[in-house]
Amino acid sequence: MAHDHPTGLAFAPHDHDRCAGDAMERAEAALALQGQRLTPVRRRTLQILLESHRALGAYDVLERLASDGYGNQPPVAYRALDFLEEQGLVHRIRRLNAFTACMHPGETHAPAFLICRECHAVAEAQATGVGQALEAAAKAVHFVIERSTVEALGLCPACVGTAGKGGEKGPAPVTRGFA
Amino acid sequence: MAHDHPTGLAFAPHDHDRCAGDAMERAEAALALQGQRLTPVRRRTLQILLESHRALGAYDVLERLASDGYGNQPPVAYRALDFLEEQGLVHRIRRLNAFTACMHPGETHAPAFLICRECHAVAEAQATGVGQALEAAAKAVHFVIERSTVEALGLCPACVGTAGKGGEKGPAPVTRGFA
DNA sequence: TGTATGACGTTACAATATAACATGTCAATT
DNA sequence: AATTGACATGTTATATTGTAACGTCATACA
Repeated sequence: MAHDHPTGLAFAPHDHDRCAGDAMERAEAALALQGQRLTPVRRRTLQILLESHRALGAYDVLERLASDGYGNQPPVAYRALDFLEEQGLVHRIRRLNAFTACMHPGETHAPAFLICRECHAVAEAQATGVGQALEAAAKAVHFVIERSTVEALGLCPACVGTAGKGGEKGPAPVTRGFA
Repeated sequence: MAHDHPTGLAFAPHDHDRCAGDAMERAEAALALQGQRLTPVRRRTLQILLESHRALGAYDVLERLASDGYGNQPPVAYRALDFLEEQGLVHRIRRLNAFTACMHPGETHAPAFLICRECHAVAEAQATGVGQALEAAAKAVHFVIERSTVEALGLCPACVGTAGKGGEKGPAPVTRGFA
């Protein structure tokens, strides 16, 4: 693999331009393999999500798309997001009714997410063990898993000191401009 | 503990009247311990959810409540459901935007759910291992988990033979009348 | 008896998501 | 070049899910 993308990257300082650029490159590669097209709306949608390690609501994405000259009706955003999710390039964060870019597309994975309730950063965790444990529990009752959702809400390392229970604003998540 | 409620119970034939009755009794006990009140709307809401091992949307619950003579505006259902969830008597199934009764209230647990996409049964799984694995992954990046969501979508034992991909209706989930 | 608290009811609205159909684009074929 | 088919996009309209805010009522307790 070209680069290393450790778990919890969203919580640590890093060269985000490169981080996002890599993800975009690999997304393109993954789509090419599947014979799928990364059209302008889709590409821009992915770019928007890659700008930060956060989850954005469909309407947030839509607003950005509209201001870039794309359509400004909900289906425009939902279609791009749904497509990207099907292709494994975007994950839906159900607790937030929101979407976040996949940090290691191409690789098969049943992702787990760590969501900071203070700064709203979202990290895609290395959680093979979680998937295995869930699979084992399912097997025990003869249930066949097709898709799984694993999300943890709490405090990221940067916010755990700063935020007692909710009051002062915590630090912003690690992210820099994209372009 | 009074009775045994194994994982995957929702998928197996069982004495559901007793299953639901037990859950209600334990819910009452748990609330009493906390000095919280099980008012008529709340009790009825829990009863409705206990009628089947499925998840019901807030508006489904509301409809039932209204036909029983309670208020018929969304906040009536949401308030009862939110209260019951806070007390750990009801769980929110985020994948379905729906709610299901807790099968072992009182005990601390970070529940995992197995959701059949065919018959829509929802089983609350014994998944201590899942919680531990998730906790370990979080610890590795110094993330502090406060609440977690673990849901698997797939096919229950009864539907796994019947349903190839989606077509003919699968069997109904194991459930009988409540009252 | 007054007063505080919490539960319930209602109005009104916000936020999220989808159905259905029209238009456009592009490439493969004729 | 014209035709066709597949798929992406744009738009209208509406469905579904969830909350804010305020008034009323009952209970419990000073």
